[in-house]
Amino acid sequence: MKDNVSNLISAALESMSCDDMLGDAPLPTPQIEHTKDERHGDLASNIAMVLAKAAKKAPRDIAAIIIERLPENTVIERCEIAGPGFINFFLSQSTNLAVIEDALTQGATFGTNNDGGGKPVQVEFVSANPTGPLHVGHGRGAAIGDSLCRLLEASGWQVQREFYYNDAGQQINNLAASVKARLDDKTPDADDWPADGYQGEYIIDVANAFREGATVVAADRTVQASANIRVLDEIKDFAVAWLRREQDEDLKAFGVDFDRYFLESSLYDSDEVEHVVDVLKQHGQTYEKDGALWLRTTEHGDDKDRVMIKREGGYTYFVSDVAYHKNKWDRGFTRVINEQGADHHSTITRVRAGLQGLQSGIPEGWPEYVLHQMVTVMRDGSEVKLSKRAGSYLTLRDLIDWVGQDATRFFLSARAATSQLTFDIDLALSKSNENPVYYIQYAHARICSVMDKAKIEMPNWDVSDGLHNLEQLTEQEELRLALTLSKYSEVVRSATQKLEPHLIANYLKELAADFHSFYNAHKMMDDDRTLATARLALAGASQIVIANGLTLLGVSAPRAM
RNA sequence: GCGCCCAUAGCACAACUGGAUAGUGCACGUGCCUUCUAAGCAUGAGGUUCCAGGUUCGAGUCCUGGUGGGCGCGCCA
Repeated sequence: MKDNVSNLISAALESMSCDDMLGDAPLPTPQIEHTKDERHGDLASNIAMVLAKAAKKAPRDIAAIIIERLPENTVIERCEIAGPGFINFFLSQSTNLAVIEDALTQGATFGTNNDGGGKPVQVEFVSANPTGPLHVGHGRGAAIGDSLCRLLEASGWQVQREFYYNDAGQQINNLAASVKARLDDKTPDADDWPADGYQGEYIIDVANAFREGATVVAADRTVQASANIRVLDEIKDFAVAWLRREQDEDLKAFGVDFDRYFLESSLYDSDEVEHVVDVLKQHGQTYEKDGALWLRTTEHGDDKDRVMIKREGGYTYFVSDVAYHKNKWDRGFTRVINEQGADHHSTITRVRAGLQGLQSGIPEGWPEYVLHQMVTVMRDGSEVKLSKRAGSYLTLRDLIDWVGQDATRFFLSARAATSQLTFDIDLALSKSNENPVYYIQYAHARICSVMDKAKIEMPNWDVSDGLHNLEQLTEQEELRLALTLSKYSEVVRSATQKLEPHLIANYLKELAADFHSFYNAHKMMDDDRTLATARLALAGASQIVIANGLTLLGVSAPRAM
């Protein structure tokens, strides 16, 4: 719809340009926007004001000429010049209602596009360390990351979802030591409890299972506990597998599936970490100081150089991160998006610096990052502190069990990632009818209910019957709903380009509000059956758009509530 | 001290990346169920968009400097 009008304006501009009315500047692409106030028409353009300088004419005069030179068409009913020089477009009724047929015929694919052209994109998200259950912050990453993937898929990208496991390094040693301590019947208040040990109750569960010789099936491996409490490596393998299984189950309960789990340890096994260091050395990106090997990250925008190999040997964590991203690049992913918590933002410069130092043709801005700000959890009017080491904290699983998968996913992805998020447990629990997710789902359920009634009262009725009667839709609530429906495709495209899934949530709230207004103002099963079929077609289109939008957020569209 | 993010109605958030009279939900006031789901609708009140400058036809949006909050600044990950 926007494109149609944009093309018409461009044609008018070309005609003006031929008559040398617009100066030498190149013709701009007309900016078209939806109006906030319906008195301003359906669409508006600021093009006349943009051209004012180059054309050396008053914006309103330019606007008049543009309108005069618009090609013949059936899209625009009339135009007005308004304010400082806006051109307001009032579209024909058939143009505004065309979205109904589009939605009904395209169904689940309505709103999708092929901007991605089938190109591959890899999205890494969650990537929690296997040292404890997933908490609410991971949940936010999971909700945003998975919705990003769904958006990219809806825009024609071929998406791979990947989870990176830090199964090497000090935190894993702490985990093994913690389980070992529990096997030795120590408690966190003991004098010889491991420093930086994990104190949570779940460590006891791991220890008990290990002692009983349990078998754990995780995403890519099966580990049988040896029950030999003296062998730390076996405890480590078992504990990692145990916690990975826990995390996988929580993510499944959240509706999030990964295509690939990538293990940090595999980068050491394959010598990829070592190789990265060698290449950086060859390119003169490193130097030795204080017995350690440093990378010149300051040459790529960092505020200080970073150690790669510690004085007492061993790589620092970011070296394996660089190797991991080199691996992604070598797998052919020219586009990679990392969704992670903002508390890790300092790694961005470091990883990119390491990749640039490899001089292997990786673009400077690669990979892309989506950072989400912290989630604070309120319960009983005070903040619940999240600390893995301290033990008691609110897990993602707790949240799903309490408020449900739909509400949890919606809340965690409905806000801009750049904003901090307060998750109020009491509100989510005690007043669940205030949740916007119910408001949206209710609209969907209402439509389904009316559809069922229509089938009973009109035995041969099909939802597409009304497409022949759309001219019956003239009420304000009907037209506004249709207009909102017609914005959906643009919202999907915009949310994908900006990597902001919360725009979908905002849109769905608006759409649901327009539907509820329509529903209350007019009876769909009108005695005039011609009008009824037209309204049912409008409702059917709304049903499809609500369902498609909720799917992008990983939220269900129930047929009844 | 330095870097990144944020600041909009009492509360929680929008505002299509520079457009017209800044919107929505909750809470508050008043109405609407013998009619398709009242988890809904209608209507009213509520604002110096943190402050001070700047850029231009036009600024919640961009620039500079402040103020307040979050996160980071390790040879931890």
